[in-house]
Amino acid sequence: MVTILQVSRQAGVSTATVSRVINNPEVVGIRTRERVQEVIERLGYRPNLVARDLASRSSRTIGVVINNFSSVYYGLMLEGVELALRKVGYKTIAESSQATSEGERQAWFSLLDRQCDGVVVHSDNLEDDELAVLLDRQPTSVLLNRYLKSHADRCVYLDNVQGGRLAAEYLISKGHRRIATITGPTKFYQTNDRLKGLHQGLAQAGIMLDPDLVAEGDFHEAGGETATAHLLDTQKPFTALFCHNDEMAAGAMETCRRRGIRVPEEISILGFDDVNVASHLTPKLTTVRQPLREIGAAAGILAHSLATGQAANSGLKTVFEAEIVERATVVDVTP
Amino acid sequence: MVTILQVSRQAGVSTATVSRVINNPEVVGIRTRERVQEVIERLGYRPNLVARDLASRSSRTIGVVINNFSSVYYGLMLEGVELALRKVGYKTIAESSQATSEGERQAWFSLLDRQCDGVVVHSDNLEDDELAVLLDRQPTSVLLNRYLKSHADRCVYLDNVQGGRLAAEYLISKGHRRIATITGPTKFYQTNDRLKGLHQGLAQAGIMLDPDLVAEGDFHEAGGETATAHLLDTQKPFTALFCHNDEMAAGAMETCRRRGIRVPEEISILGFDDVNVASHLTPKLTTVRQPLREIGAAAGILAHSLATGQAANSGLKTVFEAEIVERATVVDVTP
DNA sequence: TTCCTTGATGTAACCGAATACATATGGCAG
DNA sequence: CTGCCATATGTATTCGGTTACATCAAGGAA
Repeated sequence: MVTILQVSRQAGVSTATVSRVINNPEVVGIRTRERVQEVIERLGYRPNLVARDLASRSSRTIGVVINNFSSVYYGLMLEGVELALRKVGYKTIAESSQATSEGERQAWFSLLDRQCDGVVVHSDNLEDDELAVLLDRQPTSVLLNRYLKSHADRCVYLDNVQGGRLAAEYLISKGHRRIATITGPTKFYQTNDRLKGLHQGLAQAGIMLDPDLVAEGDFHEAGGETATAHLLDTQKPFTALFCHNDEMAAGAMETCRRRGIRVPEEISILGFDDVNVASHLTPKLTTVRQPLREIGAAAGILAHSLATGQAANSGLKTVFEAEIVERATVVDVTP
Repeated sequence: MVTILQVSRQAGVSTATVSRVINNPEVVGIRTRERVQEVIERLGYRPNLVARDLASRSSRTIGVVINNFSSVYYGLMLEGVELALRKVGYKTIAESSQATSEGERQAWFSLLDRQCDGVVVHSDNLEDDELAVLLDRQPTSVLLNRYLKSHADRCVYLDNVQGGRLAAEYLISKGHRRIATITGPTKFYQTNDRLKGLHQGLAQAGIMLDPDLVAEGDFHEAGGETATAHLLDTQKPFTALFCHNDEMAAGAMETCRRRGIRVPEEISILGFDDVNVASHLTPKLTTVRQPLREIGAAAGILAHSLATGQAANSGLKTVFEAEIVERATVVDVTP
């Protein structure tokens, strides 16, 4: 491997000068600069980032902790972070947590051990208290799609209450009155927020959510299937089913199909997220879209500005709104 | 940040000893070892990986270059690499190439600059020649899902010829004789291999592939739609359509739906890959499954053993076979 | 001419660890 | 009691860069 020392010798200058032509070209005399650049080129020299990071105490990279790499939900957010940071000359490095609290902790620390200038953490499993402590200790870490009231300025997230309300308003506008819902696990704050928004939206129209029409799912297709079966088995009638994510909506549709219930003729189904499965289902799923790429990008930029100590978050948008993507699974039932 | 020096002072030993209790505990006396460990614990010391990597000239991490993070195809392979390496105590760091040759080059080098011990590269866009040169220079880099005959032992991939043949044999076994296909871009060797396999399989049954029934797609849904429209417009009859990936199959189904052609009653459709869209389509897509996680895992392990100079690839499986996943889009048309 | 300023470059310390080599200690054989 | 060896620990260098500070030459003002 060719090092800065070899370049400096070939060019007849000190290593400091070589370092300067790389990082601060304008302070080097034009003649030497060109000579050094020529040598760099000729030798194919590439700075060793490990050494650079150590010496400069900065890695110009932001770490990202996500559950896993194989689901589009996380993939989109990660992509958002990476593309945004690339534009400001920063790198991204991601680690998966396998959706466990221990995994989240380890990934986070491991990223810090690597001297990431900041880290974007998606955590479903750590408690608020622990997150608060960690955020206090790590002033350049930010939370992705999670809201912590004690550290609101360090969170970038979707307004889930608004999302839930939007779902309610939309279904009501289509004439639905008897609405069922399949939530995520109740330990997730998203679940509670979406539910809260749903209640709010229904209340505006003077509708109460029947507790028997609320089923808990697991954010996976299988959970959607069984929860739907459960709802159907209560024998309480409903015309619309709001699922807290698209995968569970897919499960719901599957259960309906098995039982010979036509969607959307007999039951309208509304999803959440708008990941690719939504548009592949038949009929195509109407859903509440979450701008995942944008959320990721904002989180990346926030971490970056904290790391570089830039003008405090200069009006960066950190809370995002959901929007309805109309496809084919919700119909108007107004008499 | 607490450094090894502070730990050593607190424990009244040299930094060398602290380093030993971390990396080579057994050579340290039991009394000092425990004392040092206690201090490490108390101070919450964590070794700076950047410094460690520099000093040890090894990062215990393998880099991965993939097109992007938002598609399941790459996500699964990446996940395979990461989980496999985790088991052997190695870390994974991924970079996206945005599917351009320049991006692939940059990501690859960037990973090398970070002192990755090895790198797993998925490249669609670099030429064979350049790849060969790079592989020669980087003895611990391996190719993911690409085959380079000059460096066969550095490639981990699906046998696409077998996959194509399997598709043919399966369709033939279901009584199909007039078969159409939508390929990926012809510049990809996968396309040519799958096509070659398809020809072979058909030839075995004495069937010739009609050139008019071969359309080029782009591996995306939109390309599948237009290619299907094109095939239909030729007016040449066919009973089965083999798409080179699931997304194009989704597009094909969409076009059929629009034109009122029933799948599978009028046309059977066979996909390739078996990513999640396959099971969400209606009817569910019968497809040729590619074991993406396993392929990723094998590539990670191969890079790892090259990096650690382990017993040359000790019988590691590097070429994988495709298999049929029967769902609902292919029917038997035997008279 | 002299002194000062400015710009270009070099010197050397430092980042935080790993490790080859040197040294000290203790036990045991003779 | 010596001498030798094994074990435990310390010393000092090194990894490949960055950067504060020193140095030097040239140009301009007085």
